[in-house]
Amino acid sequence: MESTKGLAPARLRGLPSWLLSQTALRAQRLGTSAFADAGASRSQYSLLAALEEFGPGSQAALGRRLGIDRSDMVALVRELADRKLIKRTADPSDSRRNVITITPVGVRRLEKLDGVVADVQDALLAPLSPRERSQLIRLLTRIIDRPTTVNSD
Amino acid sequence: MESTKGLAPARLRGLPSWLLSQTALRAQRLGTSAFADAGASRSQYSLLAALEEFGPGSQAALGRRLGIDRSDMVALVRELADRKLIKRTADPSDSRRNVITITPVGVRRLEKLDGVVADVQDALLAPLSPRERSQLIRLLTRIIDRPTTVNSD
DNA sequence: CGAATTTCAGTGGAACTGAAATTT
DNA sequence: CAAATTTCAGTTACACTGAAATTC
Repeated sequence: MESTKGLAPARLRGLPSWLLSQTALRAQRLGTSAFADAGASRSQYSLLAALEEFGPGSQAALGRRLGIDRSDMVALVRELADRKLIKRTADPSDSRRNVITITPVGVRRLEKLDGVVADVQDALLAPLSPRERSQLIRLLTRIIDRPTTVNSD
Repeated sequence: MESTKGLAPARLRGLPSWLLSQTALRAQRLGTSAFADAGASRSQYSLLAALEEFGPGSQAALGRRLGIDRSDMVALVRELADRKLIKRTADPSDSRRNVITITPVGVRRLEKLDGVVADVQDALLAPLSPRERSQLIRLLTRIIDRPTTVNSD
């Protein structure tokens, strides 16, 4: 044998960017597999959530909200449209656009996936108290809400 | 126009797993580009850090410490060995193994990269006070330090 | 005209899988 | 024999780029 597991080097253990990568990786593994069991994916859930909350919109606008690339939106929309969870119609006021609308089936699907999502959060945040979970959400939100500027430019 | 930017749906904004993915993505973009400017990569930094802190070790043991796949270690080790930042020698006591050792050049390289890393943290955590940064590190460390178990199995 | 939208084709880094060859 | 190590070949999910066709 040679060290059964061992911890990561101190240089990395104290590094926010490294800790974020590791925790996000775990979150993604949990989420991807839980969604896969439910026959869905993380980006599908995101798109359904946006449509349910904000109503119909163009692919480009939805992609902007979700941080999903224009190019990836094409495949995502096609997949969900094939499954009748969303509807794609021409925009009469601007014929460059598709207007994407969530269907009643899509809404039910979304609500079902809410349960999957909740389970994932619980598994991921098991070591944290409710108060600590709120703290974490607050801190991460603060980081997200400001565009990152690099000082050395 | 149709909504210049807009926020993500509430379902996602309050979701730790989503917030972690988004912040980690930003951290990775910052880190990857900063390392690229310095002619390195995040995994290279990780490997050098592990070797400097723990001394020589086999590829498998190092990979375990860093959470890097056995398969990815092969390419990583070859790259750093080609650049003379690490040395790969046969293990006399177990000829299945390579023993990886950091070179003096590698140590200097690592220390140079420490500066790059510090800049990335500052850019990423700009919105947070020193106290909040420590809080974030503490919370993320708590998540990392326990293996995730899924309750629904 | 420039700018925005959708689409396609393809790239690149990263995590991961399966299997072979070797050695313990 | 089973288990560990290194290596190779290939896959998958994901973010992203470049460019075309269309429309505003």
